[in-house]
Amino acid sequence: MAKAYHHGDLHNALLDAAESLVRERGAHGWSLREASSRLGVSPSAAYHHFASREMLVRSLSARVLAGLGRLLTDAVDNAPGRDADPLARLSAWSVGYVRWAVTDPAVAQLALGAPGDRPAVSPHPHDVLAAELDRLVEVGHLPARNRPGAEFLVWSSVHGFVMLILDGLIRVEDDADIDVHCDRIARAVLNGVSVERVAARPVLRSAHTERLARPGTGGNVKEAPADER
Amino acid sequence: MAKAYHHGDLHNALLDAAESLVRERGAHGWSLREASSRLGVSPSAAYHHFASREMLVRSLSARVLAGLGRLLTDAVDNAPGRDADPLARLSAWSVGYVRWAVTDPAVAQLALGAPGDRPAVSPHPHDVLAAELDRLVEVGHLPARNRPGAEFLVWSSVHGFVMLILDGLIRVEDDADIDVHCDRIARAVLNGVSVERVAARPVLRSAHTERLARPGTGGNVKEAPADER
DNA sequence: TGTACATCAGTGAACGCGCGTTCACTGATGTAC
DNA sequence: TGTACATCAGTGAACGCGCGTTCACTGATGTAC
Repeated sequence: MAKAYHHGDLHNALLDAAESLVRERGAHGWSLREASSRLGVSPSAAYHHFASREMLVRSLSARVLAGLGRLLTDAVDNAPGRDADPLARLSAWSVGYVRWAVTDPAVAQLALGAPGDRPAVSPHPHDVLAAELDRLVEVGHLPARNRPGAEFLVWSSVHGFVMLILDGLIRVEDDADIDVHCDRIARAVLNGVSVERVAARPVLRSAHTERLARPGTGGNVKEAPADER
Repeated sequence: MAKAYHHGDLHNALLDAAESLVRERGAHGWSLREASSRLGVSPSAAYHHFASREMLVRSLSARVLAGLGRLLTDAVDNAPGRDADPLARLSAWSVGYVRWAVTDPAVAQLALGAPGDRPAVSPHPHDVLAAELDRLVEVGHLPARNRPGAEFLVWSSVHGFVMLILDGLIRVEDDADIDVHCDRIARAVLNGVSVERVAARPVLRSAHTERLARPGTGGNVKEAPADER
């Protein structure tokens, strides 16, 4: 197998190599050639698995986001204090999201910032959060009338905190402060949403949700990248 | 002046050219050579004004952020309903921030995502927001004990909303929805913070604030870029 | 007001580089009969 | 079970490219006397 002419699973191997390179050199500091050569394979071999470098990036992004989705599912299910504290699970989602990003910043930046449509992501972090908000409605902790769109409030807050840190606009002395502040964000936002009265509810959609609604969009990674401009 | 050997203000002209290129080709899709040639100047001329391409990017980022700071100052001072509604100014800050970003997405992405330390930014969007929160404390609309760190809650929420849109993770049908949702964010967060009880207050600092505290850090754009890894 | 001279802000050629992608090809694998 | 053949997944050379940066240089400007 070591020197086999056919690699066996070059598709995933390329994703692995790219992920390592992102980790080592930053979200943008690597090339398709470098990933190939790290696997001992010619650069052109990659084109049997991805239509372009951009498609490799999108695939990697989707894979990483799905990993985050699993991580967050776990985090909410094992949230400390989840029996006594109705917001424990939501807080765990938030803390999980932020901790994931600061632990692996370059990969997070690539995953969250990849341009264009991603292949399917499952479980999607957005859906995990949405489910928690539904749960809060069931438990009676969030008025049903305020539920629509609430996920985008929480997601925005947590995501913004992450991005401000990753982009160096906020400095945090101690990593423990991140957890504390993040918990504060989650609770403040949810309490804020809970006390909302009336107000319009614009319909936002996550790109992921929209993707699901669109028929016939497979995650075909070998199609030419659409011109997004 | 047209064909003068000395350009006169190549420093600012380069920033202008870079800004236009960002607008036309995206935050990353341009080169120092292209900016120079657009001005009819040799690429090497740029090195009399910026130590490297990276320093040009940082300078541009600082300039754009300062522009945003001015825009936001204006926005809060002319917020509609500012006399009747105590949160009108805060909402105007938020809406201004988001609208600015979606109006000029590539430039916003460059300005917000530039790596490394920026030269001085004044007025800094962060400071404009902080002043509004101070004002809310004075007016009695925000308990003083909850004031510390509150700016990071608001900033995170709004910034996250922006980033989710710019990175295509949230889709918005109608631009008017952006304003509405953004207003919702600002109010929810502030109401959430207002009702907070106790809880720890981790000390966060914006990079900008930290920069001010550090002695002797001029905005010297001609020094070699520090190795940030 | 004139002149010598230092400094500033350009030029233009070159260096060295790695990149994404294409192409004609070939070795290995899987399948139908 | 054997064989013909299509298909799959590699190779390796090449294309065409623009990039950031350096260097020795020179024309223009400003200043001291």
